[in-house]
Amino acid sequence: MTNVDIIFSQLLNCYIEIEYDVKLHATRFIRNKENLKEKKTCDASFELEEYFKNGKTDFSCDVDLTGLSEFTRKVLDETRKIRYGRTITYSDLARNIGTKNYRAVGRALGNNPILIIIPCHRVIAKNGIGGYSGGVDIKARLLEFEREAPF
DNA sequence: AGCAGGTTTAGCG
DNA sequence: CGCTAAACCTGCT
Repeated sequence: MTNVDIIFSQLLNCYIEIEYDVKLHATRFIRNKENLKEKKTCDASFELEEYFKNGKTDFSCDVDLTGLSEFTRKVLDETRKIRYGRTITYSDLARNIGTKNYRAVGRALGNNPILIIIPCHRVIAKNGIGGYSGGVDIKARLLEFEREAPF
């Protein structure tokens, strides 16, 4: 059975929905919705809250990546290693996992079901910010937050 | 098979 | 500089 938590992020001014059972399945942004009821039961919810509140740098929750291709999992794995406040380009990430294919990397990241916890917002283009499945404005916010947060 | 993608780089004005 | 165009490889029809 799968459960759904909901937390509110002041920074992003939107709710975040967290889907999980024993492992974490997905996180989604919910924009333009007022007055949702927050519900925090799983670790990921508390960790996310800590992230927004105190700049928590790493997440311990177990993520479920079944259903994704091996290549995609490799990309997401590598993405998880990017430390708080750091960024890397699509092509560098590609090189780290032993391929030249930066476009495929972008494609794989677009498939990331678990935003923020798998920090695909830290992967940027060489000349510019690149894209983000949750919306580039959110990506920009997150990057700025990690760069300037006074923790 | 074909096509588009969260890119990149070179080449030209 | 800014724009266009071709190339890289993966995953969805």
